[in-house]
Amino acid sequence: MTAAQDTLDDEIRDAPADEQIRRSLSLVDPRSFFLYAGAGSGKTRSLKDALNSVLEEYGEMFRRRGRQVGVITYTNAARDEILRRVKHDPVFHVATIHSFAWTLIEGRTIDIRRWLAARLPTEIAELEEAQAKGRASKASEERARKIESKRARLQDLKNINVFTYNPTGDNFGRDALSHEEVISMSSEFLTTKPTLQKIVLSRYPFLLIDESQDTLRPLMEALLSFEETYQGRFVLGLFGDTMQRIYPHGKMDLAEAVPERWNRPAKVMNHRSRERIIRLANAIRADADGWEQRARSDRSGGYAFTYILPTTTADKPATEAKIREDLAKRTEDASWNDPNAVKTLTLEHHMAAARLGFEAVFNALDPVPSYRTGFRDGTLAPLRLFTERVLPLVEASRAGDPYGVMAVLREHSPLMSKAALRTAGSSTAAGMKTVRDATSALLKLFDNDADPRCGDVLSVISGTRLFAIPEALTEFTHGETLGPSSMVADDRDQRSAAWRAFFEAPFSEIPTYKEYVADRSPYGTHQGVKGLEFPRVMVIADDASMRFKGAASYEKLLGAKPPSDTDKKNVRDGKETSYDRTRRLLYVTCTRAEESVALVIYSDAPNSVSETVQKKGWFTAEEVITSLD
DNA sequence: TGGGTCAGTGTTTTT
DNA sequence: CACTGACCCA
Repeated sequence: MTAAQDTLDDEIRDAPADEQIRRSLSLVDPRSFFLYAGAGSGKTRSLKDALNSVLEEYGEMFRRRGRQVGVITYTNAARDEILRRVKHDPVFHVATIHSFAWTLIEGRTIDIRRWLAARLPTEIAELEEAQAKGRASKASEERARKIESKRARLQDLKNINVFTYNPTGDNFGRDALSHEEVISMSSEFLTTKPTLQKIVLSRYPFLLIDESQDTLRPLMEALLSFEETYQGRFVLGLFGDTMQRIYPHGKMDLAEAVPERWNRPAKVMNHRSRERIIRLANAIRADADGWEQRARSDRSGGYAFTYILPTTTADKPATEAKIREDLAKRTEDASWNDPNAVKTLTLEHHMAAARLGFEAVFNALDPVPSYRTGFRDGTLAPLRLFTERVLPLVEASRAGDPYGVMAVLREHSPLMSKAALRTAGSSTAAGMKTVRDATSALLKLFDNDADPRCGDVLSVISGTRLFAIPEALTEFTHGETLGPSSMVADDRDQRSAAWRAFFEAPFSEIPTYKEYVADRSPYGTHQGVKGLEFPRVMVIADDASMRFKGAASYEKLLGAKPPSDTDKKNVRDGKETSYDRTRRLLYVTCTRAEESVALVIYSDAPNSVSETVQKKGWFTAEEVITSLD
């Protein structure tokens, strides 16, 4: 047998699974299916192939009758990727879970109103009960506010003609629905409203769900029940991997909930990773469901190492730099020396912030609940003054690009408006001098590679009016005091404190922050990299610096800490344990790697961890490194 | 004042 | 899920 023949065998080994999916997607003999496929098995390719086969078979007819293939993804990134692969053909309705759920209920004003009218009183009653039991705290203030807002919403219900779905926290109007409401409502309507069912049935004869293990439980259950009702007239196709369920809201034991009559195609190949990495993934998975993947014959080799260090390690980022150097030698891959060529995965954003170097900005703004979403996706309006105006200006100037500087000014500076240029002096030339002076005053802060504080930057801008000052920041630019801090730490005070802390942060944190939120940094969270792949992956397991302890515990999974009472109780009750959750996270992260993977563990009991990972057969003695000398 | 109890707090993603 | 801290009672 030749190598070329082996590779060909690998290519076609899982062809029967794709063929079974193709046959399932039939209007003559429709069969729902659940695809068993682990990491790197080409799930997205199977999905794309399935879509193309539907296009070939039914494309013309679907278009004529206004039918579509529904494809539900979990993230926007996944939706974009699928749209790209099917060339945006409108016969496919590709949408995130939330957006798809919204299309089911959008415009059904009367139903929505009735649903809210039935639900709001219950919610209010529950909140009042909690309020009666609870004590004075941030939570009770929040509850009081919620009760008030829900009452007002209930009162206003009859006046709302159009409900909207844009929960932006800040200006959450009475006509706006929350994420949770949209999901609950669409799930309920889908199971109880025959008219909606008829519409879905005739519009989406085939509904495919990517990452079905993470699809929100209510919607998943509604779809399963819908499929049960209309079996033989509708195909529900689930793509996913139960081992890669990383959100608590996904349906537990999805595989067991799938009826016997469904097709269950299975893929065993992993086309992404080298053999050593797949062997690690199989070993991690052994304690869960024992499902095993196979490497391609042309993907042998690869590296897996674990660095087990004490929790007390002083400078973790520096230690990790040393680890990268060490890995460059061990794997004979110099790219490990280049931090940008390595993807480092942390569990929480603040760990990435600390390593990338925007901790001051992060610690200032992330704690404010109403800012958090905008802060994390880079759309927080006041911050855009720094990321979208000042930063491009400074960068263009540093690059010696006067046209770039002008472009930023022309687009964003109010001093460049026709009106401003006229009134600044008798001539346009005088107006332009104002702009030049304002610009150099700002750029002067950055002379000789200086690193001003964000507050200094704001002062100069407010003095020169080079850019408009965002509403939220104006109170800090007039030199007026905010009055005595009130007894209750209200939202306003929290925001003020947040901005004050932000003003102390060095401006040099702005570019790294911007890079991170644009997903262009070498760091990511465990959750954010689902479905992605990288040549070199470094996984950081650091329980001690985790803020949300319940999310995972590497110390417990790796035998450095005994199970808690809750763990024992969960095992007794057959419920999910922190071991299960941590194992799945570890599986998801390690399987992102194509060539080599390094698991960096900070532990209180390094010796126990070292023993555990070898005993479990995850790493050999040579692959366990406990000191960097 | 010490011990026991329980509410509150924190994390990820979604328009 | 694990921990903190407020509160109650002895």
